[in-house]
Amino acid sequence: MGRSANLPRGLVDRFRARDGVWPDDTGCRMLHVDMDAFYASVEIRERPELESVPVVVGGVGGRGVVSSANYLAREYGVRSAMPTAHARRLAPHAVYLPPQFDLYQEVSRGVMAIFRDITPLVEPLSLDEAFLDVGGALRRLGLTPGGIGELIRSRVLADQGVSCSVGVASTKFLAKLASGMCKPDGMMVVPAAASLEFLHPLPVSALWGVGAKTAARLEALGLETVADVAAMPLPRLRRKIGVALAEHLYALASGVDDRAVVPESREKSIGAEETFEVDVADRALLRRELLRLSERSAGSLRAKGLHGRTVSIKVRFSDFTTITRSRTLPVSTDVTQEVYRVAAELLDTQVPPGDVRLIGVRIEGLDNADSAQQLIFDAPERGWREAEQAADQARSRFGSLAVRPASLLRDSPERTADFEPKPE
DNA sequence: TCTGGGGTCCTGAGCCGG
DNA sequence: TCTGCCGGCTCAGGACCC
Repeated sequence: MGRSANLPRGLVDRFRARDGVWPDDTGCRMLHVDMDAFYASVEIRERPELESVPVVVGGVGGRGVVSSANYLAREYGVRSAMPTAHARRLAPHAVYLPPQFDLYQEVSRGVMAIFRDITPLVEPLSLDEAFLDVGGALRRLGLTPGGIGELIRSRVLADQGVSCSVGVASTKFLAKLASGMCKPDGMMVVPAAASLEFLHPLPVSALWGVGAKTAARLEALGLETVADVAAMPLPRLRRKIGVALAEHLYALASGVDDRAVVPESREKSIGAEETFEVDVADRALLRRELLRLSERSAGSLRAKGLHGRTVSIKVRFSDFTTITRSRTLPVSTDVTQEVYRVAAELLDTQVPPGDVRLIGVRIEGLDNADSAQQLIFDAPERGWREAEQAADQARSRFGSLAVRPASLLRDSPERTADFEPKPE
């Protein structure tokens, strides 16, 4: 987490746990656990000979970016989200590995199981981090929140062979900040009574939701630290940056964050996108890619028992301008051919010609398959759904390449141009 | 340096119906 | 019948997070 790099050193030293000793953790029921350089750490666990070399995990193609870098690689300035080509110039001797998401998912499941063994109130944010509310577990375990943090750190290392950092605080936001500040392999406790003392010296970029653009806007208003945001009258802040953002940032800056840990969260959209190695202007190739992405997206819907109503496509041109176009269907669907039909229509009718760098498909307005409005019985899509469900089953038994749309079997763009799906 | 891929949330414009 | 207002919905774009 790059945000911690700019934070005042004194704070880190004051609140960091050291030699089994940490500040007063009374009332600190929120834990944020963040795995250290997760993908890189998993790769090193699999190949211990990489332990003492810089390791970078990310897209290894010409347009890839860094997903994760171990701390040895970071010493050379390598950061996540940096183009891999740039990383190679900074650390030419590092080991560069393509990501293995299945492996990281498996380790993540093991880590989350450890968390759930401690408390049922676990809210995963991604593969490598989660919030835990340990308020109900204190008595059962006979530990304070800091003790639970240390228990988690030792169990994750012993069971999964990777290290993590833990933030302990009275709110989610403070716990998350704390875990970022004690990385790697550390723990930090922010006493409830010291929340503002901890928070106010931080730069505005430490606030959740403040990226480069918003930080620049705030700085233009003379707001450089979290204390500056908390000191500005809320009505003025609302006028300057909009109601929702102002209220969100003002609350965080004032130490107010009453969000609870929510163990179950439903997805709101599912999609897939792809950046081409070389820009593509050929419409037939673009449609073919849309079919592939429609298959991936709708396949995820079916696997999760979901339907979606709005199909949107995203097109990024060579100059990096990006447009999205969407259409809402009268009834929700999980049928690849239906998603593809809308996506291709949007491409044909609403996207101007040009060199395309990235194309994507996303399905929004999700609903459970059983509660979603069903397609009418005689609709032509019904035949497609049955065919696709059979194909899904074949893929789960024989692998992802076992069954694919005919137009994806060959590299011939001419075929794609002629592709007009018809149910058997 | 030259910018991935998976998402979420917010804002504002336009349209429509009450 | 016309007009204004308001709320809900859809769509597009932008910012942000990991």
